[in-house]
Amino acid sequence: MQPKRRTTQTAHNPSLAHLANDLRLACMRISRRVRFESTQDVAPHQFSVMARLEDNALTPRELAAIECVSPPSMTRTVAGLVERGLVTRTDDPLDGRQVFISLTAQGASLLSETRRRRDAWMASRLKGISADEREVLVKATAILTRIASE
Amino acid sequence: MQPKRRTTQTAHNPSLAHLANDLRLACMRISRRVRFESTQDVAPHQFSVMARLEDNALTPRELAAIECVSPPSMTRTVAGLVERGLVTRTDDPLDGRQVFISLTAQGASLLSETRRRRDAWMASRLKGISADEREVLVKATAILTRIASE
DNA sequence: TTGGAATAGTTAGCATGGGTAATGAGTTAG
DNA sequence: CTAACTCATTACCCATGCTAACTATTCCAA
Repeated sequence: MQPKRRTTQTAHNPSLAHLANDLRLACMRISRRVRFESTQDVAPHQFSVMARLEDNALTPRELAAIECVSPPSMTRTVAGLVERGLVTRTDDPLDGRQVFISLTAQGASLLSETRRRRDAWMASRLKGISADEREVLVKATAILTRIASE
Repeated sequence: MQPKRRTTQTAHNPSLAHLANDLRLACMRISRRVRFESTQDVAPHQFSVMARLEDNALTPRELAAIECVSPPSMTRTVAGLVERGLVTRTDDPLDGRQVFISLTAQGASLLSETRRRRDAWMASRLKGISADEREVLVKATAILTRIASE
């Protein structure tokens, strides 16, 4: 369910301060909508962990560092994912202390399905816009991506 | 603390599907950064409630509906805010069952301070871009705002 | 070689924020 | 005037975050 929105209409004043405010709000609203629309079967923190495991297996410690949570919290998160068959634990043959966590086929499938749904929501919104507007968004996407990674 | 980012570089293919994916990710990353950078003194759910109270007082029930949480959860959230002096309870003189929750001066101040910090982060990012890029973002903001409210 | 320090993961226990069920006070309909 | 309903709250449980403490393993230096 989507929360009610404020009816306030923000002005689009071209000044830097106004652009900052309006653009920030727009991004936050889009982000919020995407999260709401594509209600996953996994909690946000679980989804985030699964996404990190897409390319290569990681240890619980690495996952904890990446996700900015404590190792015990990651232990629990991983335990939940293991229980649901979305990731697996593998002992490190070289270091008996370590464990590798990797996505299962089921986990990879759930991950891509969730992404597909999120993209589908976004794509459905983009269908209604003009070619000019689309061009603007293509350019804006490059700028936003750069800004977000600064 | 900001979580580590994936090093994957997303392509900016102009196809609709790619734009949907890239734009969605860009918005989500901006949103995430804004939330991380402007670490508030209040938890996200508390901040959200305070923002709803900016224009007019609301009852706990209304707040619960708007925020998509159960009434007991809202009771607790409001209790926390009351304890910190950020909102106040006022009995409804017409209906003895109801209570109105409204922002205190301190609450309004904290709210605007948090917004100020968020905008400041966004503005600092926008300072480094060219006039052309800024123009693109102004146009994109209008489109994104429309899309988010559809 | 071996004993202490460091590291990885986990377990134990606590705080907080979500939920449902039940309660008490107040309002409304019949 | 009573019964049903509504609002807020309380009681209690689950999930997820934390720190502290524990076990197992590895590393290092005497």
